Amino acid sequence: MAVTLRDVAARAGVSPVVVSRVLHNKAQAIRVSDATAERVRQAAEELGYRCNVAARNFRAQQTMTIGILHGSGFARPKLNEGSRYFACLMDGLIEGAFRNGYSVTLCPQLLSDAPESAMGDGRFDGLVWYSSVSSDANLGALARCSVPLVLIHSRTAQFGSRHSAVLCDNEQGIGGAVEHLVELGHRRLAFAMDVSPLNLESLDRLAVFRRHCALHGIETGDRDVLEVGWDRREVDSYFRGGLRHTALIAHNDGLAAEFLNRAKDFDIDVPGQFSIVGFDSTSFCDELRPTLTSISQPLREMGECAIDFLVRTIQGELPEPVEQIFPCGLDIRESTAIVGDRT
Amino acid sequence: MAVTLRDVAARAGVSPVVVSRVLHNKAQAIRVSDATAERVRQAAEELGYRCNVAARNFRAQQTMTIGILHGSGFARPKLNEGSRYFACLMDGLIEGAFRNGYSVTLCPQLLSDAPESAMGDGRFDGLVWYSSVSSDANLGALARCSVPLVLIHSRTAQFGSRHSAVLCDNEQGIGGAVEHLVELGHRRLAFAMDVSPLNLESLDRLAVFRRHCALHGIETGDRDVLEVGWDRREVDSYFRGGLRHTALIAHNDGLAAEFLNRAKDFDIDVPGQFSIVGFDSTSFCDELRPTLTSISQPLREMGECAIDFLVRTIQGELPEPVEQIFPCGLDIRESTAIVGDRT
DNA sequence: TTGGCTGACTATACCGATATACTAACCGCT
DNA sequence: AGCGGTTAGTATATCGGTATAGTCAGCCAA
Repeated sequence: MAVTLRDVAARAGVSPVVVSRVLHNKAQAIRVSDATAERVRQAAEELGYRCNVAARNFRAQQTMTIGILHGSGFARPKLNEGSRYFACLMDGLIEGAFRNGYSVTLCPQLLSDAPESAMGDGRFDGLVWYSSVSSDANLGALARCSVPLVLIHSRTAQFGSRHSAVLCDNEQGIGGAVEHLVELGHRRLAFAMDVSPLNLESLDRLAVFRRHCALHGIETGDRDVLEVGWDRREVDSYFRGGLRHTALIAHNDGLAAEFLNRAKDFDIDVPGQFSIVGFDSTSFCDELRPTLTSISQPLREMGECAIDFLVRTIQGELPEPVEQIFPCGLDIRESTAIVGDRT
Repeated sequence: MAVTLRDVAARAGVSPVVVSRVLHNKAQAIRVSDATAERVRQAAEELGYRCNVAARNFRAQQTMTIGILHGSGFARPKLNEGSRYFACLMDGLIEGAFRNGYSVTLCPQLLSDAPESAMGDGRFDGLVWYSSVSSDANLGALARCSVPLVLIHSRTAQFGSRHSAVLCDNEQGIGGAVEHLVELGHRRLAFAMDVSPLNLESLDRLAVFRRHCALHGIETGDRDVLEVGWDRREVDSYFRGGLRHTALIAHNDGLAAEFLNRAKDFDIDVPGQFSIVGFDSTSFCDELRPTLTSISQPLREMGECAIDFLVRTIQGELPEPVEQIFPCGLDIRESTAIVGDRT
């Protein structure tokens, strides 16, 4: 059996409370004489005492654990960009959590009834929700959630939800990319997204795309929006149908990479005949040839910010939900060029 | 405050123990009459009772949580393959853990004293160690660990360690790749690895590479082993120095990708002049052009196996440490071809 | 001498679920 | 009636810290 406070107390010849004060409770340690404190510390050292964190947290009615509700597995087949995106975000989440003394548990929503059970079973002090949110089931879960929750990439204020949110500035990101392409002379633009009608972020990006095209006098219809399924078959058929556009913005890097590679297979010159812009600007962009121009978002910082909001909410310092929108950048690499500029 | 067992008990007019039996303890539920059980269930339903998992686990002296000790952040700059590799592994770990009713917490070793504290503070029922292990500090930590621990990709039996391990068959993987290259007529082979003297896995793969080269009468010296640092500068200088080999095996896909892309930048034809084999065969390989031939290992299964070993150890079903070696495959793609075969 | 005060420590209860031991009622059987 | 056995419950202690209240000696001032 493990060494407990009581064991240390017995060896030091004091009561458990004193040991607790000396070893854990900095604030109350002043109420113990130096000599006793030293005896306690020595006894603890000799016995190799380690605080049972589970017991402490239970008493304090907290878990010091944050749950990350994410959509699915990390490494989705053919959706590798999910892992890249998630990796950057996770780095921020973990870093932020550890800095605040919290640890992080992953809750894949697809596994059993993870979200429902995570939200009220006392396992978490708070939750970060990174997933699409517009299904009724999801919204219901969000509404019933009994612990603080912060959303990443999902604004649910419109549904009457009372959770804080961390977002990126699609307006600036997509808008900047459209501007960049227009400056290069492009007038026939397409927008590519995964088929997932419930992903509000995609829909928002699409809306911004359309608006900015309109601003530059470019009309966009249904044929300019390319919805691509799991198996990416649609990318093939798009190119097979003949090149209808001179440039494309994809709503993530993985999708952009698919277009980039398939274009090459169809002997379409990128960027000579066809410019491509991705979204996320993960380091993956540099591993493609041509390297991929991509809209960047500060994923790591966003993750840290989400944790920050969450911790402050848990500690009662954030009575009202807040929203933080992070700026996007545009990392111009080789996959965008002046229209018709065969290199 | 949350609804507790006592609240339900009061409403149903029974003692808390009965409620516990009805709602949680399947085995003892038979000791309760149907009518009472129904009353209890209804009271729980009406009050919206949710079991406090933390309390239950504390009582049972368990946490139902597994800690994953991993080397560093997910998204290491310029080491993106780390995230891909880790993503596949994590999928297996999470899946396996959830299937067994455990949740998974990430413990980046670089953050504070994570490994030391994780090993004895009662937060975890068991640990999975995925990291290089040959530093003294690491070995010391492993030896002192007070909960069951399973190693991935590290065999520490040689250090007198008493932990189970999950490995991949480097012999078969590297050996098969060498064979493949020799069959294609290659006689001048190189092996590329990250600079990390403590990574036993790398050293093992290198040793296997050398042995299999020797088997085919190919001599290998220091100049045939390319050690590449964080910033990958060495890849550049390798090509700048003129092509000394006709084929290269890299100890992971990310490194292979770097060689593949830099070769292109130096106008070296892959695979015409230079064949490249990666390791891991993540879906990333299909996103490169040419697509990357790579040694595959069943990362997901390995993750699940590690959890399986761990859970069985925790439950006392695995008194002795075991070792499972998973077979490697070779996914032949476009980056390897007959020597000098300009396409 | 008494009361008040401080410093250093102890005693007790508690967080919420559950293992364990115990009780009370009832049945059947000799 | 008395005994053993079963059924359906209750009472209590416990996991390991820690909040809270309480104790008690020593000292000083009135």
